[in-house]
Amino acid sequence: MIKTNKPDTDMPRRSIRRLREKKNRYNTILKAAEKLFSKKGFNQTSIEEIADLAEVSTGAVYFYFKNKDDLLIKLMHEIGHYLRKLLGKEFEKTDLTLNGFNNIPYAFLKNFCMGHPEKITIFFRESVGQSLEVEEQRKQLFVKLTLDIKDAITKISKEQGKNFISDFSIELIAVCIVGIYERVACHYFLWQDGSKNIQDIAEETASFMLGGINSLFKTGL
Amino acid sequence: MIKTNKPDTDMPRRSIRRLREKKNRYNTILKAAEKLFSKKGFNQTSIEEIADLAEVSTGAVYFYFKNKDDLLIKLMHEIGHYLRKLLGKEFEKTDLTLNGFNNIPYAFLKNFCMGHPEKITIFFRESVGQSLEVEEQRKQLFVKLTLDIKDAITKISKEQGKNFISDFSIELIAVCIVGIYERVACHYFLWQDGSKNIQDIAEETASFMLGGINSLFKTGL
Amino acid sequence: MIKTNKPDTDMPRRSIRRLREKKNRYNTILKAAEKLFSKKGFNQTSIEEIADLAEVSTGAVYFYFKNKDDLLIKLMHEIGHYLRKLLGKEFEKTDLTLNGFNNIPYAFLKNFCMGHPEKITIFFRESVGQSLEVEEQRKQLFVKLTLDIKDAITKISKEQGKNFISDFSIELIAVCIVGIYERVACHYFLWQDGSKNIQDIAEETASFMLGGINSLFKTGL
Amino acid sequence: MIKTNKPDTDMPRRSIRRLREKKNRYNTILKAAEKLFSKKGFNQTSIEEIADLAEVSTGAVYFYFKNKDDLLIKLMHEIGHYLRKLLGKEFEKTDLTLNGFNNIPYAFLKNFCMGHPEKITIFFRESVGQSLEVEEQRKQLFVKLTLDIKDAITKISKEQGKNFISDFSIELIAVCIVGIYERVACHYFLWQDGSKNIQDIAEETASFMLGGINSLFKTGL
DNA sequence: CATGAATGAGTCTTCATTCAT
DNA sequence: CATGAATGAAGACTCATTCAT
Repeated sequence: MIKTNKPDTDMPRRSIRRLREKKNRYNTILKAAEKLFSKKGFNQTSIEEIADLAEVSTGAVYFYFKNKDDLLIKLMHEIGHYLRKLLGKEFEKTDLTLNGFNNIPYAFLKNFCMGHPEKITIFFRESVGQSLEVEEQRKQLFVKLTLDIKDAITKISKEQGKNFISDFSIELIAVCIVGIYERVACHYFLWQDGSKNIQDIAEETASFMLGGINSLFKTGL
Repeated sequence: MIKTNKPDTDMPRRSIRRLREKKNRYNTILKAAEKLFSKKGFNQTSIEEIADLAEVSTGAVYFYFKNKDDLLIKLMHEIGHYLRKLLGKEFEKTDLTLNGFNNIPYAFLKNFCMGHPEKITIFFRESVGQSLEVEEQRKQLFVKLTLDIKDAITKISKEQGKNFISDFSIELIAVCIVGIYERVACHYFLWQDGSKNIQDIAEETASFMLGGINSLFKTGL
Repeated sequence: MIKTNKPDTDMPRRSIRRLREKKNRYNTILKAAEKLFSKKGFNQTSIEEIADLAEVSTGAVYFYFKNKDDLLIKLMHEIGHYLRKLLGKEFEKTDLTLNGFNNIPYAFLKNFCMGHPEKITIFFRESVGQSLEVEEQRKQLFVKLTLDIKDAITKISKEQGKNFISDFSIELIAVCIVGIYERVACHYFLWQDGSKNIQDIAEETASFMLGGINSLFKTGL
Repeated sequence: MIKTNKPDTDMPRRSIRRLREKKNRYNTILKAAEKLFSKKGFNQTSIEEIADLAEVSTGAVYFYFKNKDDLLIKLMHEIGHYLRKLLGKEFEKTDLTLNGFNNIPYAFLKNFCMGHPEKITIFFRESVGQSLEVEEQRKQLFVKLTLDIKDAITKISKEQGKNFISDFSIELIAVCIVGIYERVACHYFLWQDGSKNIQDIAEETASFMLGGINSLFKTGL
């Protein structure tokens, strides 16, 4: 990962500029890759095409990224990070009521799926079924995402003073929720044109999730 | 028919055997592909390896399958068909109560995921992010699967005399359920070693799904 | 080459029929090859396609023809034979005057080029630039054609009591005439649509040839 | 144009050398292809062989040429260009008399056929009967060649104040002449060993052509 | 740092030909 | 004789990656 060093005062100007340009190049290349991977598919995109679109040489791509897989991995991480932050931020807005939970799916659909079709393409399609390395990174990302959700559910349940029917429940809930997000995104944004009413999908998705969670609470007798 | 030597039917023995061998070859190749695709990944498997494992020539592979993609598509369809039949059969065993719905996830985990790890690998991983043709077929398969579930939910809701809060609900439920199946399979069988207690996962998954469905029923006022 | 035996009286009927069918098959296959070679090109046509069009098995093609080249060679010979016969017949109609020579080009254009576009395609294009064997046969055919023309010119010159400026002249004339036929055919029937007035082309071509021949006569001083 | 291409000032030496090497590589590969195509035939030559002879990798071949056909097309064009220039130069030496026309065939035989047997092989044999693209380019080349000759004949006829019997005559003459060149080259240099006295062939060929042309002049009444 | 020419292993795919039935 | 499944060698082409300049 390229370091995001803030320009220290004792750093010569040239170095600063070079650093900024470096950062720029890195991002330019990554954006080009994102565009092409989502448009043509990872396997159908060549390094040369990426270099062309980014207006750099193929060698430059290899200066900033270890190899083609690395490009995909970096993208995945970026997207994963973005998604986790988005969901996390949305969660913090809630009042830790299950009801407050309601608008997270909306944010997911509106800000993530709708706003960034390339991202869902890469995150849910192009990064699947590639090399071992990519798969491993993908797994770790999903695990983190699942943990985030686990934490959120835990917080809520604590706040609500409720317990789950088993220690395992929370994890399972998180896994289910991730699955729902994934398939809803694919179904309505990759396979359909995303023209369905987002509000509707979000509401019912939230209901479904809540219903699911509730059903795993230990009935308080 | 001119030939008089009918052993049992009007089909000569030779033809029968040849037909069987043909069917065998086709399946032998398909099984070899399944094994390798799931073990090494689609992209990392060469036609030659498949031919070797199936003990045929590369040409034979191309006699039975249009190309490499075709091999994957045929596998996908076979697996998809198998899964739909399995779920369908399990659904028919239920008493159309939501509770009867309970053991379907178990069947999925036990008979599909546990019994056929290669199948989930191909269905949920290796067939993703490949060519346009593969993606199209995959989509159609998932749409069928979703429709199956929609039908099932519809039947149950009718039997129960309940209505959903919107016309759209049933589809959304189906999409969510598919997503849950997918991610649970990946999470516990591709990424973990499948050693978790299946019974537990199945039960809670079923609970989650039921809770989700229930929460989209129109409250009966 | 399949023998064209006439049915001897002592030949069993079955054999006769078989012979006729054999001859038929041979021709059916050859016609299929002619059609496809001229339409798609020799290299772009597979034996299977020929077999399909002829409604026989690929094995049958190999029963009647040694290999793919053989098919082309047989076609070349057939076409060459046809052309030589056509030109020969036309020559015999002349009064051995150079003027009588006039309508041969017309016959070539009308009956050969116009009537059989597939034949010129194969004879002047598809049979060129293939294997050594094909090239050798093609050469021999052209040599024969050239000899035919040499003979014709010789006859005429004798009849007219004229001599050529060198012993070599007649051959050269023949070579030139063959070249003219070839290129005129290609130019107006392969590369253009053959819509130019045949009569015109024929007349001027004849004039050109005659002028050429005349100019190689020893001036009678 | 920004570059003031002074040979050494603003162009770094490295660039110059690289440019020369690039040009060299391109030509080395092209020469290797020419050699092999003419010796073994286009279809019988593999890219690997070309690369080996040129002492480059197969990839390098594809860096400089789109594909195998492209190699042939580039060769054809080079040869066609060479031939047209040769004939053009020879024509300019004439005094626009028909007699001056005499030594063009000699130049063709001596400098083109005799000096470059590989070129006639490729131009008149190996480039025939290949793909559609090759055929199209070949056609265009021959059309240009025919036009060159048309122009030449036109000039001469104007200079001589003679008219042809029809507007179409000039084109036909050009077509015939091209045909003669082609077949003479094939006959005496591809099919025979080129040992015939070139002088003789040239003279009589010229005579034949002139006779042909003359016979299409309108008789001056 | 940047370039982009060069590499060459890797793969899919084709198809003429054969031969057991 | 006819069939058509099976062979397997052959070859075009791609492209991630490297490295001299």
